[in-house]
Amino acid sequence: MVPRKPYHHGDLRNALVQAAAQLASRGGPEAVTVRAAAREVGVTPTAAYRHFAGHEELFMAAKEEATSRLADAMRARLAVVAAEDDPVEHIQARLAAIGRGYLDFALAEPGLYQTAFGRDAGLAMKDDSHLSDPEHPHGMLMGEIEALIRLGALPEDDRTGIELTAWGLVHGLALLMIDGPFVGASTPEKEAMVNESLRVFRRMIWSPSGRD
Amino acid sequence: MVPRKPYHHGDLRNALVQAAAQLASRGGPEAVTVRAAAREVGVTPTAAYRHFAGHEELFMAAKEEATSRLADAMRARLAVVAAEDDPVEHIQARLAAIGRGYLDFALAEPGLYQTAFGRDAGLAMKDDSHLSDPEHPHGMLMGEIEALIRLGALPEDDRTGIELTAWGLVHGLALLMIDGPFVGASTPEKEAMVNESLRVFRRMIWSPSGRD
DNA sequence: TGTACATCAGTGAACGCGCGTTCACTGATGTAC
DNA sequence: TGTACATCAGTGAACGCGCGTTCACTGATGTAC
Repeated sequence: MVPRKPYHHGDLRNALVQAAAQLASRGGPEAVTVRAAAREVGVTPTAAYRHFAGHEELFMAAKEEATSRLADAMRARLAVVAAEDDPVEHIQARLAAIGRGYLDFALAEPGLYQTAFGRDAGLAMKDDSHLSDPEHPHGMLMGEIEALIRLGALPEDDRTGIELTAWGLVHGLALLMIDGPFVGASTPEKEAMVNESLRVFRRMIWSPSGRD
Repeated sequence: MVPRKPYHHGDLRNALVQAAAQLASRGGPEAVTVRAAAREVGVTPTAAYRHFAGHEELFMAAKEEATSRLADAMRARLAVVAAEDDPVEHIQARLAAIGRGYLDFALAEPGLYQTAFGRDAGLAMKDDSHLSDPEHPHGMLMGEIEALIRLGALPEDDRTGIELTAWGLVHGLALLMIDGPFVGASTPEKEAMVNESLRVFRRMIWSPSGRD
């Protein structure tokens, strides 16, 4: 008979990270505290210090967890992209899908989304290798854009500009709705906003004379 | 001879708002606290409660101040837009100018910029009349877009989509650089990012076949 | 012009809160022999 | 197989901090007569 509350947890680090993610999900980045995570797991705050150097390390772990869930949401949309005869149209559809998945996640999990981005001030991850990791959101975006350039569907010179424009757009749209002037809008209103904006953007970006 | 520290301040409410803005400028929205603002002005925290119901009211005042300074930055760029013979080109230049001014301000005053947006969760200004106030950032954007529609340079159906896309883009770009993955970039790098993105966006939006 | 008094705008001390973090400790685990 | 002991992973109490807010108060101002 296993005691319900053994002295040793066995997987405390992991449990704390999950708790931190749950706190972020409910209350955003500010809600991620050492004490609250420990409380959630049913352990003393001090115990957390066996597994994390301090608050920043726990927070960073929560951030990574959030980022990886965002990537999952993007992959979920990617998984249902229909095959296309035209390879360019196929990648265009993939690009639209990751944008949609990105916004899905931001609207469904605003607390986690805000934890994945922001609150970087000062902390600054020197290690920005994840920016090109194809498992991570930014890497996924870059991958599709790269494919379109290889297919000749986008001009090489615009790589950076398009990357920034696309990412900036979805990021800004997300934040206007979850932590900006449009927080008050209803879910259907927000979905309509996403649709309108993506419709216009999509038409703009694929307009041939936009690339002469 | 006026005593240097009179018992009555005379303009405390105003002084507290300016102090709050300064705190925001230095430390972002989190730095705006009743106690710190009072400290800055050289007055007891309690004194602030003669002029504000509580923290939220002071914060909202700081937010308004920040928003109005953002609008000033946009108007500064607008003031130097050269006259054009072609009215459409003139408004296009005006639109580019307000976008530039917006990003100028975000990069120069990240703390204030973040105070103007965000931290809305829960508070929710019911009163969104400022969204169409031509003195305010969003109203300025709407004004130019409206003018372009009247001139036939943009399709009426795209009003909302273009508004959201333009605003989303500059907002997202700003936040990626001041409180996101690109915080670490140098000022010239950031300026280059803004240039690249705006260049691509400008070409996309004015491409004729994008509006058929 | 002078004065009594209501009102206004501050002070100073204190409250309770949750936070990050540290200290000395103890219970549980596992390894050497 | 049994046991001594080092090591590991927790506990419990406490620290100092800055915050928002409230209380009873006092100094300054201005108005009625």
